[in-house]
Amino acid sequence: MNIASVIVDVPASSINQTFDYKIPERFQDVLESGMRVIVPFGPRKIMGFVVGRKAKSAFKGLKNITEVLDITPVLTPELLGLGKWLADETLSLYITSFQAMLPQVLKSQYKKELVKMTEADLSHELEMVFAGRDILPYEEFTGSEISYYQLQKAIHDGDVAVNYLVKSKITKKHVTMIKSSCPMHLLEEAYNDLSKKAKKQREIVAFFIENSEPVELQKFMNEMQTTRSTIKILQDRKLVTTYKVEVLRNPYNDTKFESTIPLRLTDQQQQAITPIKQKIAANEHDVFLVHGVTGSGKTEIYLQAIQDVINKGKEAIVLVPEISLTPQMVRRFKGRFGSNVAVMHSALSSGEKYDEWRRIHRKEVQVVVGARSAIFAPFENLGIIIIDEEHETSYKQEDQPRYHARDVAIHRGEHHHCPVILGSATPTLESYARAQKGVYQLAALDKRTNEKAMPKVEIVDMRNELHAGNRTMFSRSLKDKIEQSMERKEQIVLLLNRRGYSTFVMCRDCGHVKECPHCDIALTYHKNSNQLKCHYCSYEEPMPLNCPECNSDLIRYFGTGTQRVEESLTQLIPEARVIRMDVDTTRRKGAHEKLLNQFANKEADILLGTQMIAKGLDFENVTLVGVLTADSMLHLPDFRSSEKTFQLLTQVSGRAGRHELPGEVIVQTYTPDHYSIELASVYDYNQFYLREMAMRKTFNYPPYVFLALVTVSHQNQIKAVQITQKIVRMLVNHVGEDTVVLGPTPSPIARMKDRYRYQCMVKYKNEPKLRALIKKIIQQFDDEVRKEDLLITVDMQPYQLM
DNA sequence: AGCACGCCGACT
DNA sequence: GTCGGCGTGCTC
Repeated sequence: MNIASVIVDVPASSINQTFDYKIPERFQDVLESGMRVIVPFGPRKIMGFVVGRKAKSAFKGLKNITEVLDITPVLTPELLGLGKWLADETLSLYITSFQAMLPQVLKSQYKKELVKMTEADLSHELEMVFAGRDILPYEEFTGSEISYYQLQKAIHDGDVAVNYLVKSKITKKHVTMIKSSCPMHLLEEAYNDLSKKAKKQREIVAFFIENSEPVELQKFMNEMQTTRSTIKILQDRKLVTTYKVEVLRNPYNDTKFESTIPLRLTDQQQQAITPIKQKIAANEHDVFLVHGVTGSGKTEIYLQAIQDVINKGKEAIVLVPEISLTPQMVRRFKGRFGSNVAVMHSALSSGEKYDEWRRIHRKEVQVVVGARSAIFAPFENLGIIIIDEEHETSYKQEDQPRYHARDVAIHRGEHHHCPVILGSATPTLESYARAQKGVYQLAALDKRTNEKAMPKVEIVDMRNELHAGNRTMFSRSLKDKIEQSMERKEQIVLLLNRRGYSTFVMCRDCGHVKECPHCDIALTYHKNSNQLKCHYCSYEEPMPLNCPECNSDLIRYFGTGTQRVEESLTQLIPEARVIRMDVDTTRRKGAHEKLLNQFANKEADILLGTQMIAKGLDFENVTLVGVLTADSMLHLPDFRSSEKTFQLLTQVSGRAGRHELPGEVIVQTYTPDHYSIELASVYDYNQFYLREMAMRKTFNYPPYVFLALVTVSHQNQIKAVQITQKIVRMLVNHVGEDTVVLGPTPSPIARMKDRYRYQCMVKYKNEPKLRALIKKIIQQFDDEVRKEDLLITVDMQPYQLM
């Protein structure tokens, strides 16, 4: 078994296979599957994952593994298998799949350097760049004006060699410790020898006579009121030593978490948790859909189920959507399970993420709470997987591997024979349909734990406002209610559903709209920099003073960004104190939390924001929620737009009156009779489900069919269409009769970064060979992909049709 | 992907 | 002869 099969870090379809390497003697006892290694690959050295060991290889002339990077495997056998499954399922490369399961810092970086191999002088120019050094970073050569030919000659003559390096991104955090470094009697001797004047030194020596344990140097110096210089003297006299130890960064170290005890469950909660507990006890897999209205106490069910799992010595994964991974959320879990919880969150630095990952890897915790990628936590004894807010679109990864965390969760749940819990107030139609069919177990919680009614929702028809001469974005009713709330010193949350609208720039004279020169999309106006920006390719230009078409100076920005709304709000109600939350004000680390704290401390009356304020926030003083444009999402080219609208309205309504004070919701819309708005206002999920299912059936959309989306992009529009056309034809020829193949259709954003994008959609019910078929078809374009900069991407079960 | 190799054409 | 620009094929 002295040969290792390795998946190598080269993301190309022709390399998507294992390569065999000999295991040198010195690694034979230590090398296991799942470890990262450095291997020679052509002239280079690159990283790879060992996926297996064997005694024989069909390949002649194996090379040796150069280096082993891990002491224990970073991928467990289960994760190796999961990675392979994931790659096959999403039509991704094995290496891409493996990398997605690990923290970013475990990715390797590659460098080249030139080494001078001769004592003699190189050519004049080469000597100039080497500048007396023997080793030259390759970029310095590239940055110089010297011809590659010259270097080639020097390499050929053996005067210069190229060194290929694999660098690690890992940075570890260290603290300096101090301890006594001589036997007790010597310390006591030294203490007596010290002059009476050396007060600090005596104190320190006295401390170490009392205390033989090492202590953290920084804390020690603070407590002793001393500095390095004093320590240095004792160090030189060999009485104490300092040394560094590695510590794991702990992002929540300085936060105190009040510990909580299990709450008494309501009858409904009890009914929901009982079958889950049974499955945990029996070590059986099953999927539960917990359909619970906001405030029905889903989290408490999660917490108590996890407690069972911990008691069995097993582990738990809890997924929460990125934006609701707030300190509030973390507090609930850390409050119950203390330091037994790791948190995986995109706001952590890459070093912090790595350290949280290692706490899992080293089995120092039993619970991980995290966003999508936490589903790959390297636990080996999983007892439960929970996906909160199951309907959230952020569980679908939008780049390779395009996986849905729910599918991965169920796959892992089957492997570990443990239950998977999906929780939501507004489940996806897919999940609810499966629960209806009995594929998932349904648990309904339709009562709030505090027995409070859901806040009353008033729908305001904005067309009537216009007719009545109100041209602002605030209906008279909303304005009145805001003022009343403010008088009562209560707080208000205003949601601007920005998607679909943004501040674009248009000329009032000729109607010209400023578009991105590289994408088919209007540029967005950013007030604080006075710039126009493209949200897809990061193109920027200053806001023009005159229209580039007709030179009119009546060029203005339109649409309703949060900035605009804030302005007109303060115009309308000057005394209102407003906190605005959107991507611009929350970009900085910790800004999100800071703004929410301000609001919680009642430093503002109104919290105005985008989607991000719709979820998970819980402020007791909020009694009014206003949705400014409920229908802005409805008109997007997306078959899920009604579902998303319903979900958003239901969620944001849940923000009002969560505690003692009764809540009220005002929904402004131009389409008041749309069923998603009407039914959300009366909290009728079941009716919505029926209506929407009928819709999906009529138009042949999930959950009645599965989707696969192939997108082709190329600089040349005709080329993009032609290739898509070919793909469509090949698909049509090989799929079953019930399967529909659509296209070529321009992608909703038909041009992005100077590339035209066309797509082909497959709608199918049962097509077991579809993945293999698409794979085969794409392979036929491999040559063009390489040579002509053609791009073909496949998304199995797309969430966004962009 | 990223690299070497080899062929070709342009330039001195 | 000298130099640089692609196209091609390979990587255990």
